[in-house]
Amino acid sequence: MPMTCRTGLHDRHDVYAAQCPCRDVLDMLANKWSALVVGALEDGPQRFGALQRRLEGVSPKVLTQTLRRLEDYGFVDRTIYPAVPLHVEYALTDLGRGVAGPLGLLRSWVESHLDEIHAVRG
Amino acid sequence: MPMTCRTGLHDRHDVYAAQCPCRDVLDMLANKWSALVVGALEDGPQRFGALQRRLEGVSPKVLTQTLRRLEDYGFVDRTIYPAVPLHVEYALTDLGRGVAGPLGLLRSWVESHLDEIHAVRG
DNA sequence: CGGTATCCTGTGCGATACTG
DNA sequence: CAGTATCGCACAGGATACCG
Repeated sequence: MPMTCRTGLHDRHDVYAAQCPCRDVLDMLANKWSALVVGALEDGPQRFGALQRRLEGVSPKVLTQTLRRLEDYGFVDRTIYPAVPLHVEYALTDLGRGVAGPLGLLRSWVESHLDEIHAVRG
Repeated sequence: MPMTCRTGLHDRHDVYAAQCPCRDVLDMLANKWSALVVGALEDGPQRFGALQRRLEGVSPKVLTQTLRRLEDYGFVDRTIYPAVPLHVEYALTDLGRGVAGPLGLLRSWVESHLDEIHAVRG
């Protein structure tokens, strides 16, 4: 169980350290759709189609990629209900609910400061 | 001055709307280095070389790209002090200090939950 | 010191068509 | 319904060398 990022120099993790696994996590979240998917799932478990409609413009391929990645890192759970037609639900894990906080703050900061940003850019 | 994202349906912006400029801002922040640069500049104005050392593993080209993009969106100011050798400083704008909050929370959430994430992934 | 220039690779992302 | 298959482009990102 890794406790440090750079062979005993730190007790805690450091995203600024090249070798710290933190980087992978941050990189994983740093893409066009992850923050939006996590935010959408805060409303409760969602089906693939619902997510696709919510995240306007996302293609099925990319949505699948994003969900799989979030699943790999333990942020999202995928549950299959055997039925016809097929029923699959995506839900946040505890970890997912945890990261949803910071991500939500970021999303709402952007929304509430867009006019200001727009003004600066001309 | 744009107040809505989708022709009058909302009074505020919505990152889930495909056409909302919010998306651009979120996308701009969603890359490998932006959050790290903003965080590094929270300590005060920094020179190019200092940033490069702080962000372990970043190449000069990519650091320049990241800084220019942040400058374009009004998060970072670039100041040249005419001297030999050349002296250039990067600093957060008010907007930059604003977004530094949410970004910092995200960084520290990742750092403090890495062990948990690592445990889930096996 | 603070970058540019150049080249290269990977892959994120998108569109579309198709399938169990 | 919930994806997969395939194709293609654009660009992020990295390595290295060089310049004012």
